[in-house]
Amino acid sequence: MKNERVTVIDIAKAAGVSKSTVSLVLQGSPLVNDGTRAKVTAVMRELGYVYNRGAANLRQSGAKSKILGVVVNDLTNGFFAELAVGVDMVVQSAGFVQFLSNTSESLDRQSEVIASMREHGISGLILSPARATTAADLKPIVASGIPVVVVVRNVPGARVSSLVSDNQQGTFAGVQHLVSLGHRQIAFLGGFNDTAVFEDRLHGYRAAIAACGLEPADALIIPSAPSRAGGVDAVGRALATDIKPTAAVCFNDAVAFGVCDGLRAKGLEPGKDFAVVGFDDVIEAKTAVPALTTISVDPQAMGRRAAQLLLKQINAGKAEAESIISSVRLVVRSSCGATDADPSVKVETGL
Amino acid sequence: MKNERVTVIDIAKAAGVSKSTVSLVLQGSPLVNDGTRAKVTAVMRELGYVYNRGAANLRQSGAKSKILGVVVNDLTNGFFAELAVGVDMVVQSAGFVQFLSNTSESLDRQSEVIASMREHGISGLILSPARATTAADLKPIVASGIPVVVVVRNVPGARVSSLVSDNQQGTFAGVQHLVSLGHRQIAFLGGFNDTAVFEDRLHGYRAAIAACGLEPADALIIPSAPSRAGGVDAVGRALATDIKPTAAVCFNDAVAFGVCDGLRAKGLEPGKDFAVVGFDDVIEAKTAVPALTTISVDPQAMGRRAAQLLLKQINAGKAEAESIISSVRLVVRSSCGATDADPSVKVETGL
DNA sequence: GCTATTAATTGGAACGTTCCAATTAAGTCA
DNA sequence: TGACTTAATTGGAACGTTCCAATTAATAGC
Repeated sequence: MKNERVTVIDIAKAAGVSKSTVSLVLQGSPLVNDGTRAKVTAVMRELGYVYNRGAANLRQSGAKSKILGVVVNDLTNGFFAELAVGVDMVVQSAGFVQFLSNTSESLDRQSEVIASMREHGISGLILSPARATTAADLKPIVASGIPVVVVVRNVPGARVSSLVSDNQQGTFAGVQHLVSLGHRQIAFLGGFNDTAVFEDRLHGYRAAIAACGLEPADALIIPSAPSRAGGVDAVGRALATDIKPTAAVCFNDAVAFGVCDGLRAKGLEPGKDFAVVGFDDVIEAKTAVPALTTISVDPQAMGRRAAQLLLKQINAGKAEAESIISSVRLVVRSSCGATDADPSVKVETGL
Repeated sequence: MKNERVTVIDIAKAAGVSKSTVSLVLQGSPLVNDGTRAKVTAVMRELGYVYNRGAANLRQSGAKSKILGVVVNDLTNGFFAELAVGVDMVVQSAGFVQFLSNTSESLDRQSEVIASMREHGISGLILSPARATTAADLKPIVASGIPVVVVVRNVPGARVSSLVSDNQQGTFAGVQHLVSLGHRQIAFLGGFNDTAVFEDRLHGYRAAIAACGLEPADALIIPSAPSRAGGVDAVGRALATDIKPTAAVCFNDAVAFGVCDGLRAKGLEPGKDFAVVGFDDVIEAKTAVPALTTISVDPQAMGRRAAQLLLKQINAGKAEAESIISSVRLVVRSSCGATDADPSVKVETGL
């Protein structure tokens, strides 16, 4: 019956050794004779043995799986796909496998996937929280001692490590740059206004408006879904205001791409008729036309960093929660209309 | 010690019942008195009990986890993110959780993540294979009886269910449409030429070129990475040929977006100066400017269908491998230059 | 050949949970 | 009150693997 699970008992019988010897081979123990090891290994291959991690974890002292959970709030945003790719680069070489789950901004779904991951004994969790996630939502996993790293969106009050970008500095630098290009009516487009990331990025925008002596205008702050479609929507509304902005700092790159789409739909050329600055520096920012001026978070680097932080905690057994604010960089490309700007010139804004 | 695992023994002691009663409560058995059930449930909540799925699977007859593995070859392509979202819609309501892993086209990584998923006892697998995957690579999991559904890329000879789009019909219809708009020099851009999907889509392209009495030109078949950046590259090379194509059917939407980018970079306007047809109909196809004419696969619908097919097999215990060729539709929008085309008119090309 | 040491292998119990037969408790009826 | 039936709970063994002390095998030295 090919569907019956092959166990160490089956391997032991077929190889003419004890189950304990099979276990030693599985553990790569030096206590096994090479000939015996080769025989057992061959039998495992022949019989198609598949390790039962759940059984092993039961007996193994301090056992943990080689799985790291990664939970993101919106997988259709390329930023999170790239974040996951960055995580994979680091965890792979540490012998871990990433299991990625998407919550589509649902708190219920988030709880469900985290619970399922815990049932299976994940060694750690990287979480980009769904909207409205509070410290209370994270309390059970925190109490369990499983290392958690929160990325992108902070969860105030949660005793977990966090890695977020320097949102305020980023939008501050974006506005400053647009002002240096001569813009005076600058919009802030996109983002769900009930998230900490939105507040931070808006705060930096406002601070720069004030620091540059410009008149703040609430009509130029237009929230929308943080997606490409949301960007089309937001720029349409911005252009319908009496103020007539000539430039915008966008909540993220997806919104910025949508803003460029929305401008073209109105016969305007992004970069020439309207200056666009994004936030993230996803892969497509460089290849888009016009190439996107953006605040570079570099999602893959962020993923790598989050993974390193998590592995550090796993290896330390238990560590103090660390809060890291990842520096960001203004990357000047064509979309802001800096036609004589050298795209390779990068203005450092962080540490 | 808050990090010690809470077990059914601990719950039993704290609730003043036996471990068997705790187990019955966990199983939702009707054999337990309501008062006892409430007491045990309360103690579980207080002590933060987390089920040990690995232990349960050990004893439980025919036990399988509530996890479905989903393995994709390129998560940075929005198509796969949407596929995963579609899978989630279906598996969620069936009480399953999707664990998604990305192989970045690596066969080694693919084997590793599949092995890890099997260790943890997945109930089924949806796989978009990495390049060069053969039936031999799938033989072990097939032999184990775990239900597998291969999507997007077929693996000839593998005795698994598959769900692929009607690639030949799709590109055939795309070329026909461009011919009906008056184009005679039509390129085929993008895709890795060592994949079955590429062969199918190219075959449809060639068949339509022949059926419309056009002169085939190998110089107009330009493979590239199936990404946006690959599209920029491919259209650059197409425009550098002596033939000077006026239109292209693209391997997928990501390539098509890149082709539009590449046209703009050369001062050409997609839809007006050059007709572009994509393949997939990802979310962004509709909102892009120009809105993308494309062969609609609808990745979310595909994900839903794959999940339904997999759940059907799981619930049937064992089923015959099914091969489904999902019909595709030509969706005419602006990128092909059909300026008087009504975007809501959809030309049905499938069953 | 005998003794001591090292190498290799083994048997039994543990891990958390489930299952099932056995036991106990509760309710009903005469 | 006792007998019978139903409801509720329980104890022990099983599941696949690991760990560790015990046992066996092999080797070296005299």
